[in-house]
Amino acid sequence: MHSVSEENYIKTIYHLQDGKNLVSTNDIAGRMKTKASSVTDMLKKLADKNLAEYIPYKGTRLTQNGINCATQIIRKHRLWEVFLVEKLDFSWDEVHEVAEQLEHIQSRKLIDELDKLLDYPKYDPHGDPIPDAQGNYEKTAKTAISKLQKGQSGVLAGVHDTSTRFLQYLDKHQIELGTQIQLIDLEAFDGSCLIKTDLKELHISKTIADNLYLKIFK
Amino acid sequence: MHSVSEENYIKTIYHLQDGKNLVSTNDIAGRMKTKASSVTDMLKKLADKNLAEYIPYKGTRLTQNGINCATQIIRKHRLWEVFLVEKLDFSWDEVHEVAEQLEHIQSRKLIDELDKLLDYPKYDPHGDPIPDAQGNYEKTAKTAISKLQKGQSGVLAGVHDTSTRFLQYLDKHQIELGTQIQLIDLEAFDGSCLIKTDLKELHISKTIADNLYLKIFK
DNA sequence: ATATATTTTTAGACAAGACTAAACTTTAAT
DNA sequence: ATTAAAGTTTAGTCTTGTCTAAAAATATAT
Repeated sequence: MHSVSEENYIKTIYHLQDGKNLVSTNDIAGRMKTKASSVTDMLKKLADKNLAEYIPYKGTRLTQNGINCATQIIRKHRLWEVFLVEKLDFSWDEVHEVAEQLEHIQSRKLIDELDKLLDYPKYDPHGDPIPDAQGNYEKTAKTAISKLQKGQSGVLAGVHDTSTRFLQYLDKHQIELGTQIQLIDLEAFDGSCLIKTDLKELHISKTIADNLYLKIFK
Repeated sequence: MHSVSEENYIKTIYHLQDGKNLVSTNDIAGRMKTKASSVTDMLKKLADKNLAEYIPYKGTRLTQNGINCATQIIRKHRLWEVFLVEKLDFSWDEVHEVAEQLEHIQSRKLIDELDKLLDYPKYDPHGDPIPDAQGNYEKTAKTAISKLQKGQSGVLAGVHDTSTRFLQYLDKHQIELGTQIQLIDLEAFDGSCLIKTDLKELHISKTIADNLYLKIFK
């Protein structure tokens, strides 16, 4: 099959893709905490293996092949997360690191039997949908924070503005994709909001609230 | 922690050690399907990390450090095997390959919780004892085939004669450490035996029966 | 005891995946 | 439109773990 490293790149590209036409080298490097030059090398390799289309200086996108591969990795990751929480008494914030390792175990039977053991769950402990064996899953709608009702919460699933300035702002406030966010208060006057993460409360402008897309918890 | 490759060497040395004073480079290479030169490189590395003592041209043995590491890997391997058989409906001959992958997952909590989920099993599906969290486990007694009662069966756990000739004989008949063997018939006249593996029946001389040590199933 | 065979180590090469520094493209700004 | 800034790629190096071929050490056989 594919190496662990290849799988991690595929997964990252898949998550960054969403909506966008092409994913940039730098975005991948940023998310994987590696250097752009390493990413370039890997993109060529993924293109050789027909897992991604790579257009130099422009960016990359997964092929159907790559997408299938990504959804299977995500299926495994999320099923293992359910297993850890349901069967091994992990809390929802402890599962990610271990699931990152378990998602690379290669065995079709293992994952299908795990699915059965867990009684075919539809969502992982963070509310993300779990792809079935064919790779199909319910695409959860995403909503800008500025469109939420007071009290609603969800998980950061995307950003509209991808400028360094903005992303650095998020970094500074320890907000990243996957961060759980609740809308505490919405100021009608200027559209600014008070939001709460598991780490702290934060006042953000309408501009920022428009740029943060959440997956809403059911 | 240690790399997957290091862990595999440690595990192999541990299994080959048993009784013997030193494990030879070639034995390790043979069991790991790698070349002796690769083994030499790794032995130096393990010695640097204080996981093994390495005496050039003579052989190697694990330090207490290395032994602790080995028993933890074995604990993980065997617990995962129980999990696969008990919870995921694997049969006992399907588990090894997957457990080889799972044994390298790093998470103390994961393995302790798994142990709890399985209700602290003492043996894996092949009858091998499972070390506890402290690394202690019941050392199963080993018995030469020539000492068995008709009908008893067990798993090949060691050989007395380690000559190439003898080991090549075992290779030829697809018998290796871990092979399941049952004593079908014992000839009183010359001490020769008829034994059965999962692959075939085989008539062996007393000399050979004296040299094959089994772990007996309870 | 010496020659031969076997085992082990060394030396040098390679692939995967990462990095730095320099060169090259593209984008943004005047 | 030209220049500056930002993003991307290339070239060359490094580490881990592997290999082959040759050299060295040990074991075996006459």
